[in-house]
Amino acid sequence: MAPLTSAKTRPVRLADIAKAAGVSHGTASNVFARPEIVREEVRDRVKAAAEAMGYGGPDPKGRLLRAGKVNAIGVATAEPLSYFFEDPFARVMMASISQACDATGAGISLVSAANSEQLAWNIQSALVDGFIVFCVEGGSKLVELARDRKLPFVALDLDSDDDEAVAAIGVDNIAGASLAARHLTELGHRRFAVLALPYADSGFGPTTQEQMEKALYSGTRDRLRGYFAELSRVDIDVSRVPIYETENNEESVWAGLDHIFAAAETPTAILAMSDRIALHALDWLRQHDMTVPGDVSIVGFDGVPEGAVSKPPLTTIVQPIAEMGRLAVKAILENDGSFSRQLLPVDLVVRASSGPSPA
Amino acid sequence: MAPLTSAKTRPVRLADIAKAAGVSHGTASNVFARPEIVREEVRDRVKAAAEAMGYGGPDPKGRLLRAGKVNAIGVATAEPLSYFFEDPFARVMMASISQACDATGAGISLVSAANSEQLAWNIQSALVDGFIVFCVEGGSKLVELARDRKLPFVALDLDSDDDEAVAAIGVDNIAGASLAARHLTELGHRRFAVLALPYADSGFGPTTQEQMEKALYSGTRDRLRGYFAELSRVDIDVSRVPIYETENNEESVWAGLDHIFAAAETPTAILAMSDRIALHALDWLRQHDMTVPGDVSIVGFDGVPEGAVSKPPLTTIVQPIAEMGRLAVKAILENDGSFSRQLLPVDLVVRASSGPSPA
DNA sequence: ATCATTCATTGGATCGATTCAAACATACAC
DNA sequence: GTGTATGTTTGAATCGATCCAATGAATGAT
Repeated sequence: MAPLTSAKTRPVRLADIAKAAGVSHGTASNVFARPEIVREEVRDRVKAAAEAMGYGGPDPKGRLLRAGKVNAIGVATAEPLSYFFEDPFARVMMASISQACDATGAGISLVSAANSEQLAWNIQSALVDGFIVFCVEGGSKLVELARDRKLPFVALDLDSDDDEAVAAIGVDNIAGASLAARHLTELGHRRFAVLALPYADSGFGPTTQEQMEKALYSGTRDRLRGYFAELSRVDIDVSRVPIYETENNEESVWAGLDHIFAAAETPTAILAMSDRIALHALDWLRQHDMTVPGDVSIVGFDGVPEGAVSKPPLTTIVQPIAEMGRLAVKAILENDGSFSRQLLPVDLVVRASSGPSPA
Repeated sequence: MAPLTSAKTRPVRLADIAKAAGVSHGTASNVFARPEIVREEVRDRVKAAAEAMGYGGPDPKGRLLRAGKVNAIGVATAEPLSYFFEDPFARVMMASISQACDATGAGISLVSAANSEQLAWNIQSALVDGFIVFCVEGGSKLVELARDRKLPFVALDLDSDDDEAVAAIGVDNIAGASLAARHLTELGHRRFAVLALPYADSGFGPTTQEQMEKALYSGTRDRLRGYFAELSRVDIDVSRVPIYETENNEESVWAGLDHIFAAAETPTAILAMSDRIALHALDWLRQHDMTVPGDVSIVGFDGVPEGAVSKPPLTTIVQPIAEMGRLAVKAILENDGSFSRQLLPVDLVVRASSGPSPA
């Protein structure tokens, strides 16, 4: 059946309704953008024409090109999109980023992709005024892509410090890790184990201090440095402290604890490089009938809200996540170029997952 | 640091590097879009020019206008942006929406605003191919704005059913509420109280069945209808069941319970129209030394993950949130026009917050 | 009657790319 | 030497708006 009317597509544009209303496109544009400067009679005529032709208002696509500013910032990660809503750390960070955006009226575009080919395209074609890059695994690739767009951008919690020219907001990992270790040594602990974040894209398993020093991700490396600096200070032989690299998920954390507690000498204190790791560890310990902090103490890192309500509540190093989000948005929107790297301080929050050494 | 390049603005465009490389802009475009069809020698020349001039690749702003498709869907709500990351229901929904988007390669733009003036502008200027509208308070305004864009859109959990022509995905609120009420009556409860969601933009406080029937938000109204249909069926005088309208936050829920438990006859069973309400109620009850389900049973609505780990775990009506998200994305992307309203079934999940009536 | 002032409207230029029919080479066959 | 096939490159047209200098019309002042 051949449709009588144009059943295909009929993209009504501003010029169409201008013609229909018998005015120039300039005037038609003004009706929508600055109604007050066009005579009422004309204004009504144009609006009527728009209504009649089913015109949905000026298409932002057109406006955008002229205006140049999208008024939205992109938040990018190499994880799947749902990471933003499921990962505890990401969620808190996003909440603070979105508050900062709300305050300035900017929108948020989520950018991500499973495979890195897709990611490249998504970053290259994202309609944003700047990027906030979540640097977890694969961070450096992401930073590179973002920089290639030549848009303002800042890296959050940068893991790969290969380039000093990258604007980044991070925390003082070394100081934070030291704080965690000192807290435990002050409680009398002498036998430690470290559950590490990934230090390279290499799966999980036991590792060594030497390996860690060559880490691709400086955050992981620095946290270990902080731990060991403090342990060494009180004469603990760090070469005997087991380090297990996890993938920040349940499987690898549990495997790590299986490994650690299979050894002849088992730890009384666990240093976990993230709260997520620590929370999974708590589950494993409960499962294996070990009490926390009776048998084993554990200190996390990040300060996610889940840590406050876990059983037991988690002693951890809290990052000023809200502050980081605020700063990141500010850096993008102001983009005065004066911004470089910024290292924020962290705090130790003592809850019930750490206690005196049983020994 | 003083920038070495021209300190003002230096918008390098495709045409610039085309000229620099001595080719037409058509060819230059091909170098980026379809490299395989341009001779290698030329390709390298253009790429070199781009590199030299600090060109960050074709600007999506320009491409967009020509291509027409943004490849992103907008998710809109009248709440502040952080709603997406903080509200439990929204988070689960967003996680499923983002999974569906990931699968198709579409991006997500978050659209929202505190004041409704800002909201209108944000919706009108959002660069998206369609909208998923979160209908909580102020839903109908939002739906209207979204529809005015003449883009594909679907309303989620639509509260105002004033317009049958709106594509919407919701759950069977009446059936779900009946299920909740029946569960409690079967446990022997006879004295009920209802903690309601907002039924209009009118603050919080005690209310009546008659008020509710005039509700602006049909979801609230239907849940009450479901509750009362079931209670009436077993000969409970619903006119004596207190109804307290909350704002789905701690303050109003606590005020509601203060009110309800100040009455001569106190309930043994509470019907909460959302899990959030129920979880706040759990806190209030614990604070007031009432045991759940010993003294009071409570049933929520939504099925957010927090309900599974609360103390005690929450008996609730779970919505097929993941399914709703998937359907919404599908509806936007396929946009075959065949889509109208869809009502999904809900399930009763019994956990520990409901038990036999103490009487 | 002339000039200055204000207000509304016009139409061309622009934003930064993509697309496509036509022009141009070059090679090969007859 | 003409004709055909193949592969590159060109340049004008297009996408949908906004901006702005110029124009026109109406009012008021001299």
